Amino acid sequence: MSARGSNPTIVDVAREAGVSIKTVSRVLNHEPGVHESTRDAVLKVVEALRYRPKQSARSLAGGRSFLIGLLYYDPSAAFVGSVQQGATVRCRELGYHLVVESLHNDAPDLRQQIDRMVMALRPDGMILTPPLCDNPEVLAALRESGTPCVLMSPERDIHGVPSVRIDDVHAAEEITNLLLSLGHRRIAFIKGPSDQSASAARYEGFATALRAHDLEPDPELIQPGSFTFASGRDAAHKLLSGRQRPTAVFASNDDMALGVLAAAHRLGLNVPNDLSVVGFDDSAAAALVWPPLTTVRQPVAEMARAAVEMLVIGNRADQSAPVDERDRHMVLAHELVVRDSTRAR
Amino acid sequence: MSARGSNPTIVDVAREAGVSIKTVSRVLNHEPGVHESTRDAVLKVVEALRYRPKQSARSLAGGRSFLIGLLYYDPSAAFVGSVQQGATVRCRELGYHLVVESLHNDAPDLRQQIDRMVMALRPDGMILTPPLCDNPEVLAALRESGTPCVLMSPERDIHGVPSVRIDDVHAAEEITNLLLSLGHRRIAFIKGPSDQSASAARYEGFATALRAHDLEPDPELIQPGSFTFASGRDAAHKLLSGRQRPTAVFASNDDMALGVLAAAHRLGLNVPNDLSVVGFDDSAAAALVWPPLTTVRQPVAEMARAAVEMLVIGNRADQSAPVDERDRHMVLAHELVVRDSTRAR
DNA sequence: CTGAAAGCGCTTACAG
DNA sequence: CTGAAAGCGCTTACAG
Repeated sequence: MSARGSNPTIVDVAREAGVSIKTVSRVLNHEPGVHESTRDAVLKVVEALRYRPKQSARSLAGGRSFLIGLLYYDPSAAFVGSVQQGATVRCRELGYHLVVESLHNDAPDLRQQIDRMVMALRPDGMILTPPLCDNPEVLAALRESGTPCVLMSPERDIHGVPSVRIDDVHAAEEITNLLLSLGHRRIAFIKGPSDQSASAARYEGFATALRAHDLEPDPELIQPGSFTFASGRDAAHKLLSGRQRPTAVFASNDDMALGVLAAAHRLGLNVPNDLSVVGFDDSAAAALVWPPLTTVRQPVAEMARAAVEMLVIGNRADQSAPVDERDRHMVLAHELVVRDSTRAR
Repeated sequence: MSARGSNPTIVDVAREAGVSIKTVSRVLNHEPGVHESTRDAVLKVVEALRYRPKQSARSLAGGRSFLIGLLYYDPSAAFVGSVQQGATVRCRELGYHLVVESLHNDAPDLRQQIDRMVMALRPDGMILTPPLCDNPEVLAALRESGTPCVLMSPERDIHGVPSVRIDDVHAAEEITNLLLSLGHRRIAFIKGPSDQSASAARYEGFATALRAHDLEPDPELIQPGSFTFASGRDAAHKLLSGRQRPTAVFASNDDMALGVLAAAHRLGLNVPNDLSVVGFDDSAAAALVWPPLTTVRQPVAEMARAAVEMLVIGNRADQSAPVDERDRHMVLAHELVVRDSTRAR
């Protein structure tokens, strides 16, 4: 019984229940048109035998793999961890499984790696995280293979390709407004890398908020960054040792904001008394550092759940039914998380 | 050509190469006994058609799924992220794929969730991370299903079940020795949760090092913790507001050490001048906080690679060949990472 | 060194 | 509401 490989098959269930395997299949797939008593009888046997349909057989016969792929680049990023968590849970609820693949955005054999995964596994859908979701090569490979995709926070929406995001522009505007409302006027901004879409969006929100207060972004207070701790620290070092120090710094992600905290600390500046600092992401570390960081929380797990649903439902749905393009692009609500790294000046 | 589902099959390759499908299969599986010219011809067609065998068909016919499962509990833990990274890379190199599943260690339907995954996917092997690798229910479910497992840093080795770990006792001893060599004598210790095996091992190493210096662990300087930031902060608060403050704190993981840093900061204590702090894990945050944390690095990615290899090679190997029990339990080398949170007193 | 046949465990048309 | 047949795309014995 418990030996490897000797598991019950659909034939065993059918025999035991006194029906054909087709009927067992119907019950298992929740197909309509099965008498309730028949259904109950089958289910009882399924339970007794602890029968579970074998995925490889279903996949081979039915053309669906019940596998969702998650493609990501930086495994240490808090964003990816939350995406994965949300996605595995929703997959389990829907009877799917999550296969993960870590890819380098600039790997020479990127195309091949994707082809290999797609052709071997035939996942029913693929979730792409930044910056892979903005990589034309990746998108082309997936499109050609016919694999349905959902893009998480892509740079720009692509017609016909579903996406889930928050409104980065608005969120950045809001957190800038928070600083402005605290009386800050000399607000520095540390940008993200130009190959990540969120970078431009967050800067845009920052600039918009300033202009609404009749302020212009000061070029001397704008520094480039690359979403890493070190780049944030270095940018902050420049900003804080300049002639006219800013009273607040908006680092466009949390990792860089942590770098700002470290630089301030080293320069003997007290946060938030001498300097207010805000980040973006609400990473795990944001709540753990001292002082805890004011930031923007993306509902990443919820975004991932939504992505899985779009893939699975879209797979089930009547393909002929036209989908409203607007329904393909979801924008979920973000949340301002005000902690102790900001203070009125 | 590029439409979904119209991919080439082994029959197409065989026809094009002028051989039987069996020969194509032999070439693809690196089976011996194929003439070189035949092999080359087949490979050429495979390349031209961009043929990849379909996993579900291989799995159904051959009984191997080319899937490795990763079971984990806390997705935010740095440990899990590194395990996953190391495992996906090695899987790809070996032609396997990684399926991830997040489980609650105390979920009432844990058994069912595992059964579902195992019966549906039939993974060729499973990697278990703490605390799941110490959960008898999990181990029993997997044993009964006949799924080969590798335990990552389990509490204790189980005969016949491969494991990979570092020597927690030794590592804790070494980092304690570092503090002792810096002149610290009043060293506090914050324990991990009792359901995680590393907790006891690290404490043992700590106590052993003290005793080697003719010191006895002082009960007043030993605090319980749960491997979380908050528990470390609270434990440190008690330790540091006591009558006789310790001059150093050994938090048995990094998350708790970050809590110690926060507590010290709040109490106006300068680390490392007033207090030395060490952690364990070398989490991503350990290098990012101020001051950067002295800690122990586990070669987690390497451990994960080794785990994948044991699973894949073990699967291939001649089952009749007896495996030396000692070869089943790998102990990889850790590394002391000395940063700025420690100073001589 | 190579191949024809059977079969893995399901689902998809197609009947009734 | 239910079933018998065919087939998904491979690998495993078994021959030669």
